[in-house]
Amino acid sequence: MTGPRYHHGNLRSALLQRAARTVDERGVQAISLRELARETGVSHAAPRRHFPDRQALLDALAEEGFERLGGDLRRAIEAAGPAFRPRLHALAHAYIGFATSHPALLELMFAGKQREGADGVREAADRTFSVALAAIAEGQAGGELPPGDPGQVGFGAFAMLQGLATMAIGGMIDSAPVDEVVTCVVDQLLDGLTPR
Amino acid sequence: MTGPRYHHGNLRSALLQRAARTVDERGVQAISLRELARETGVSHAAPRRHFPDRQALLDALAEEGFERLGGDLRRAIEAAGPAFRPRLHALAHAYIGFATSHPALLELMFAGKQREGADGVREAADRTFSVALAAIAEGQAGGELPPGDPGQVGFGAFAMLQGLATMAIGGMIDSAPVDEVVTCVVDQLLDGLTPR
DNA sequence: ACAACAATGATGTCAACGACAACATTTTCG
DNA sequence: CGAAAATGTTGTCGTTGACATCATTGTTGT
Repeated sequence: MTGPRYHHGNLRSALLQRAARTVDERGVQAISLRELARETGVSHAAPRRHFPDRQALLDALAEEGFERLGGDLRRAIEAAGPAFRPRLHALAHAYIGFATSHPALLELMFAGKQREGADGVREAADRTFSVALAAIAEGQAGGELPPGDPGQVGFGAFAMLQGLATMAIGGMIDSAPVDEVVTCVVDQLLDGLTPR
Repeated sequence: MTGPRYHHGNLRSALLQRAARTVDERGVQAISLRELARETGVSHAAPRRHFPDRQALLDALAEEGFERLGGDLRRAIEAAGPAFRPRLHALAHAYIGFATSHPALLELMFAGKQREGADGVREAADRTFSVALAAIAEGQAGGELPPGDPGQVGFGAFAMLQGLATMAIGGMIDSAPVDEVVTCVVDQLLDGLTPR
């Protein structure tokens, strides 16, 4: 007979994986430590060994989200070839793609990022954003963007991207062609920013 | 002796007011129907007469938020005089001002807007956004923005605004001068969009 | 005036949850 | 091998949202 099975092996990963699915499917508020424990086949207090409280699990989830997003961005940029404009388009589409695929997770990521004490989340976020900032700096070096603090210049661009993501998630972009709108807006922005 | 006081008078408003304060001070997740009832001096089930469940209260809060935001935007635009550029700057600053003053409420507003079944919230949101769209259309009529679907052109602008708000809330705009960054970014956008 | 009736609040109850303490088993390591 | 650290389990507590039922007050038709 199989009594209680101590030492699950990698309960932490199992919980995170299940939680990530739940967030995507039913939103952050649907995350319950007890339900997670049930679904993973462990006792209701087992998750406590890995996450002191519910918030700790959410933070871990957010951190993982930033890692995945960062990977997506990196891969998209690399796959886009050497020219600047295609690279920026790829960056934008990758970001919007992530946002629309995991809206609840993205919300969780931003929420976690700004709460004090969540150092891991903040660092993961910084690592992710550095990918985008590097792309901006690249454009400046190539003379396709006005020089200056990449942060300063990147702000407008990134703000627009983030805003587009919010609007895409919120269904404010009518019908389907989110991708077209993104392409169009990015071009608009680049045209405006290109030195003349 | 004062027994139970039936018929509070305007319990609904009282609950909403208290809830709005709690959201601003401690975030959406801190909203508890029972605590709200206690603070308002009423039994734990009384709120149920006015809000069938917790979500209904949050929706009402979101709707009220959109009304207030709409008012802020309208007033700011009117106070800015007739010229287009100052009006857009006023719009932007009013929006960012609301966002930084009530970050949790704004998050709640957007969350409610996109959940199906929340018709009231959606309508309130539409009324609010129509204020911004009207400003864009105004710019097009005056030839200061490229013509076309105001939605199309306004998208970039509004997305940027929304993104800036997110970043301001998230503390991504270092130190204080959020207002300066907003001014700068709006000018950048307008320069890029102005027909030449 | 007064008897339905609607509106609104109070009480009581239940299941689920997060948090915590105390205990059990397995793994690791000196 | 044996102590100690890791990791799960069981049991409990206070809080919460939701619901059913009852009590009081306001309103309305006659």
